Amino acid sequence: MTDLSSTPMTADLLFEKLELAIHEHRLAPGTKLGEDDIAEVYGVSRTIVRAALQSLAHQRLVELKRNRGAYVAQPSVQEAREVFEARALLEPRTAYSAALRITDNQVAQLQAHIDAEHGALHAGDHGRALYLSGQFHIDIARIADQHTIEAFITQLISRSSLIIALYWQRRAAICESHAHDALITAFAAHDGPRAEELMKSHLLDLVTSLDLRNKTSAPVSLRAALSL
Amino acid sequence: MTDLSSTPMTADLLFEKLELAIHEHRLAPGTKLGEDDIAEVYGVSRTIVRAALQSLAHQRLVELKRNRGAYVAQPSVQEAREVFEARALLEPRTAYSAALRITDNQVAQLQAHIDAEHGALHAGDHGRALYLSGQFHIDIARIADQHTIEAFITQLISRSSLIIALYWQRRAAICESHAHDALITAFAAHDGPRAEELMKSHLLDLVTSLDLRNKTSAPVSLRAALSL
DNA sequence: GTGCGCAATATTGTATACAATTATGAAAAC
DNA sequence: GTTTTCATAATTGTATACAATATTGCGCAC
Repeated sequence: MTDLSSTPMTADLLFEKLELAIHEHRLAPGTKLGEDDIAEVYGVSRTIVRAALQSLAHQRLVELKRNRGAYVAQPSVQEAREVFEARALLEPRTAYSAALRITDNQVAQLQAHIDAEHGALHAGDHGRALYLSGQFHIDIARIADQHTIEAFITQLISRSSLIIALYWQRRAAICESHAHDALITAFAAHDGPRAEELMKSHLLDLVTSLDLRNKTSAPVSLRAALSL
Repeated sequence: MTDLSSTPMTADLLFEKLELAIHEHRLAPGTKLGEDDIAEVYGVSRTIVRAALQSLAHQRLVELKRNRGAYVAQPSVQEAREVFEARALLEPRTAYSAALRITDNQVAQLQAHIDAEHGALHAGDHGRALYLSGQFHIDIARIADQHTIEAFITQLISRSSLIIALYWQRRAAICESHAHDALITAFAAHDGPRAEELMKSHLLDLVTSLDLRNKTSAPVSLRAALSL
C-alpha cells in the first residue's frame, strides 16, 4: 500500500494531506494516528511522520499523548466556545478591512469559490463543501492582507471543522444559509461596516447551530479513511 | 560544555529555554542556531534539538531555511505592523473580559508581577523586565479564561519582543510608562470598558514608540549568548 | 467465572549512521 | 588583482537501530 507517486513526499506535504483529511471529515475526532500505519500508507519513514504529527499538534488538530501516540483532537465544549470567541474577535474586523481593499478580480474569485462550494454540496460531497466554506473565511483574511491574522484564522477554521464534526446537529442545513452570498454583496459594494456586521451575525449563527451539550461521531479506522 | 543537570532535558524544555533566551534578548534576531552547537551546549542529540527548533518555527520565533539551518526570526516592518494589528483585535476585548472576572487574589498576583518587573528594571536587567512585562499581557488572557486567545497572545508577545529588539528607539523609557499600573486599577474596580480602553491606548503607545523604518541590532555568537 | 499478575507484543522515544546539500577555500585562468 | 572552478569540509535531511514505555493476552489464584 506504499505510495509510489513521483513527488518525494516531504513532511509539509504529509501535513497538508492529513490536515485536509481531517478538515473534510474523512478522519474523525478521536481516530488514532499510529506512526507505523501512516508511514506505511504513504511510503515514508517515521521521521517524516513524526514531524507532520508535531505540526498538526501545534495546529491543535492532533493531540499527542506521551508514549501513547497521536489522536485526532476532540475539542471539549469549553474549547469549542473559545474557538468561536476568538473568531468573533478576529473575523468581523478583518472582513471590514477586506471590504475596503478588495478588487473586482478578487470579488470574482470569491464568487467562484462559493460556486465550487455549492457544486460540491450538490454532488453530495459534504466534506469537500465544508472545506471550501472554511477556505472562504481564510480568503477574506488574505484579501485583507493580514498574514498573521490569516494564520490564526486558518487554525481556528480547522478546529471549527472538528467542532462541527462533534457538535453539529442539523447537518443537512449546513451551507444552505446564504450568509456567504450576502457577504460577497457587501464586499462588492466596498461596504466595510456591513461586511463586519454580516460576519458577526454569521459567526453567531454558526455557534447557535451547534449543540454544545453532547458529542456525536465515533473514531474510524485509519486505513479505511485514507484510501488514496 | 555539555549540560550535566539532573533533569533529562526534553524537547519541550529546550524549547522553553530557547524561547526565553530570545524573549530576553540574549539571542538577537538573525542569530544562526546550528543544530550541533545547541546539541552540544545542552548535551542532547540533534533529534531533540530539531523538534525544539520546529516548535520555535511554528511560533514564528525562528525561521527555518531548507538545507541551510535555523535563524532567530527578523520580522519585517510589514510583519511588525501585522502583529500589533492582531494584538489590537485580541487584547482590548480580552482585558474587558478579564476585568469582569478577576478576583482579588488575582489582582494581587498581577501587582506582584509588576513589582517584579520594576525590580528587574531597577536591577538593570532589561531583558528580564521586558519578559515580565510580556507575561503581564498573557496573564490577562489567562484571567479572562480564554486559553485559545491566550495561546495567540503568547505568540504575539514573543514576536513583539523580536520587533522591539529590531525597531525600538528609546529603550530606556520602555517600561517607565505606568500603563500597566493604570490597567490594574481598572481591573481592581472591575471596570471592563475602562480596561478595554486603557489596553487599546497602551498598544497604540507601543506601536508609535517603534521606528518602523530601519532595523538595528546585529546577530551575536550562539555560545556567548547561551552561557548557562 | 472473575480478577490479578506477569510475560509477550506492539508502539513510541531517542540516538546515531549515512545521504544530500550547502558553505569554504585554495589553485588556476584571465 | 580579480574571478572562476573544483575539491574539501561542514551542516542539514532522512532512515534505521535500539531503548523505554505502554498494551495485550494468557495463565493462575480465588
